Amino acid sequence: MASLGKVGSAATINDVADRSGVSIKTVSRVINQEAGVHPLTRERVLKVVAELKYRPKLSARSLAGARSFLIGLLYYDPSAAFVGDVQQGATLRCREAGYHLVVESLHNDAPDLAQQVTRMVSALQPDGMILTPPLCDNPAVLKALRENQTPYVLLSPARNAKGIASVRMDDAKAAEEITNLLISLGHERIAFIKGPEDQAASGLRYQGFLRAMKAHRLSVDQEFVCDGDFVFASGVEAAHQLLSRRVRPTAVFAGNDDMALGVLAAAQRLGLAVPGDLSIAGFDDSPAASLVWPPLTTVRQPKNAMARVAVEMLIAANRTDAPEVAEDILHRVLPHELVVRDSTSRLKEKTNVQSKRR
Amino acid sequence: MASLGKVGSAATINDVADRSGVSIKTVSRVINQEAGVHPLTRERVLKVVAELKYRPKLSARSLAGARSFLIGLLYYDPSAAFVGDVQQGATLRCREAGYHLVVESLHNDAPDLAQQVTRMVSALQPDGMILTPPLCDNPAVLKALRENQTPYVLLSPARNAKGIASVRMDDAKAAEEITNLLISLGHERIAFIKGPEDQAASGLRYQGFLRAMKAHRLSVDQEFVCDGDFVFASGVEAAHQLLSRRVRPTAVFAGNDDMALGVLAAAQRLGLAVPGDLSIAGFDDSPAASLVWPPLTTVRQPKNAMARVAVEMLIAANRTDAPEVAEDILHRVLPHELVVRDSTSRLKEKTNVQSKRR
DNA sequence: CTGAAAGCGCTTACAG
DNA sequence: CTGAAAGCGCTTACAG
Repeated sequence: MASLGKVGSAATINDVADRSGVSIKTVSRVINQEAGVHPLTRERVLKVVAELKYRPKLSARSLAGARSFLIGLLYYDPSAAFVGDVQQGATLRCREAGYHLVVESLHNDAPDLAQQVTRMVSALQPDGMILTPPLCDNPAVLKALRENQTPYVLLSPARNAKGIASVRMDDAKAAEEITNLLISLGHERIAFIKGPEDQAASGLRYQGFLRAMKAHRLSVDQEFVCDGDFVFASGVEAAHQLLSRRVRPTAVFAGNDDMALGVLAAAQRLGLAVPGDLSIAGFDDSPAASLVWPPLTTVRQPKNAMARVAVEMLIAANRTDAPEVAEDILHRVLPHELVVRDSTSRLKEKTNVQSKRR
Repeated sequence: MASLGKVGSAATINDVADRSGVSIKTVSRVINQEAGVHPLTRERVLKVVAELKYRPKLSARSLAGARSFLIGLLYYDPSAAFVGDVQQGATLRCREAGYHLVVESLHNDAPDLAQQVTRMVSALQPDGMILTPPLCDNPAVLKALRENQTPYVLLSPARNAKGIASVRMDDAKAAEEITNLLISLGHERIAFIKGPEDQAASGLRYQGFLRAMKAHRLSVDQEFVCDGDFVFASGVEAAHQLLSRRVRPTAVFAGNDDMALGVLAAAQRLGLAVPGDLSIAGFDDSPAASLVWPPLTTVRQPKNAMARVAVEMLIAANRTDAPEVAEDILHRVLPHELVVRDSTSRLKEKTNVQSKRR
């Protein structure tokens, strides 16, 4: 066993160099897949690497070189469902590329937020950071990152800024599609529950809803548009308002799943059959969306893929030969997925009497 | 600005030493809070540290010293809800201690699992690893960690092993308490839905249920004990079985929330009022538990606290002056919390006619 | 295609 | 209470 390297301590680049009869520089070249190493030399080195189970230490590479092989993920916990998938995508892509993901949960309103970010990046020297909402819209965080010269990519930011990389889906288009689905099922009296005004997705989803309604020449009764704040309770409240009207909507499109779940609960308590008496659609495909009956029709964000793309952008930007990236490639929009389940169905004929088509 | 250190590049320990007129060794002592530095010297150094915004780089500390200030968290994604809280606790505790959390999502059945773990720890050289179920029960993972001499703590492992640190809650006791709650509400015909056999929690929760029933001299009809596998659909199925019996249970205790949600959905579809006709209790306090109506009575695991304790154990074990830890301190059991919500209520008098008390 | 030297920014082991 | 020297394990910049 002693021939397999020093017992008890892991092999280093020197051990590999000695054993393969080359310099550490050549071992380094092989490890980093640099061109210009004789195939036979490469082969010999790789063989020894395998024998000695040599793994270069990140700390040494990071200290000596320009890369740390660390990507940071910053998030604010309440959006746990969103972060879970993002993290999954990021961690897998990192592994494929030999990188590692360091996560930090930050409070978006913390007074020392900038300092926390600075502390993290100056200690870790990550090759890049990924920011999720609402941190990706927090000027203090972005400023701290810029000052510490750390590249970053924003996931679903409120708006695209010139020169700042972002990855998102098309919220408006997805909302339009959900609305179109409801319309195609015969619904015309479709209610919408908005999200909080300070979140960009709220407005975009509402716009998509309006666009679809308008395209089909369906009127949007303001009594059918409710304010919500993306939490269960606001869905319940909106449902009570909507369902107490003399003329009820036949379908409700909630700006997110949590509110849609609230509508579902309220409807069922009032004795309405879903989707028989009321179709309900949400947005997000949260875990709970398939943990109720009927399971919710909703939109799945490509969170996993968004994170993978973000990791790729950061790794690419860190290569020494990184080309200047064109502005339009800096802002990626990934395809989403409509998830049609049992909370929506074709409108019953009889309730379709008083058409609002104009 | 030039007086605040080299422009464009961060301050190093040399900059601090120069400016405070001491050696880098003394700066190191101050940074590491070692004893035996003159108070005035310490003060002077700290002042310069603040002026220069000096932050020691992890890579250099890690390469030179015995610590990396990195803690790893290994998880298998399907348990996302569990992991979210764990990660939250771990990341916060890490920050307090100047550590950072590196996460990796592993597939429990991956053929190269051990290699993945080895790759991670040999590259990162983390000061410790935290494992969540089911990875904490995976021999291949534990073996890889041992071989790489990386300390680890298991979160809620199936069983305690001598000399291996673990943090958990008392599943059996919590299940007993939930059962006692139902009994105290007048229920006697209480059904239980088990989890999958290969998960330790399943058995423990069932034992707790049995213990409470026995203590109150209530018979456990085997027709009221269903098999499940911790997913929604199995709750639905169990509910259909239970509710099709001539004598129905008045309360159902599901081994976890997802199954309880299934029971809730099934009961409501059958036109039963919850909790009026049927009380339902779950286990886990998953996010969805409060996103339905009625919200679920359940048990909250101290996941956040468990993770904090795990981080503390790892940091403590890494100190050079770390004492030998006694076996009983190696296995920590943290207090849980009963979350009583609206899915459980007092038994209606009339249905209580045929008492099963013996 | 390959290598010798220097150095990244810290801690360790030792000396005083 | 403080410091000079060596070294951690790599990459960089350069030379051949």
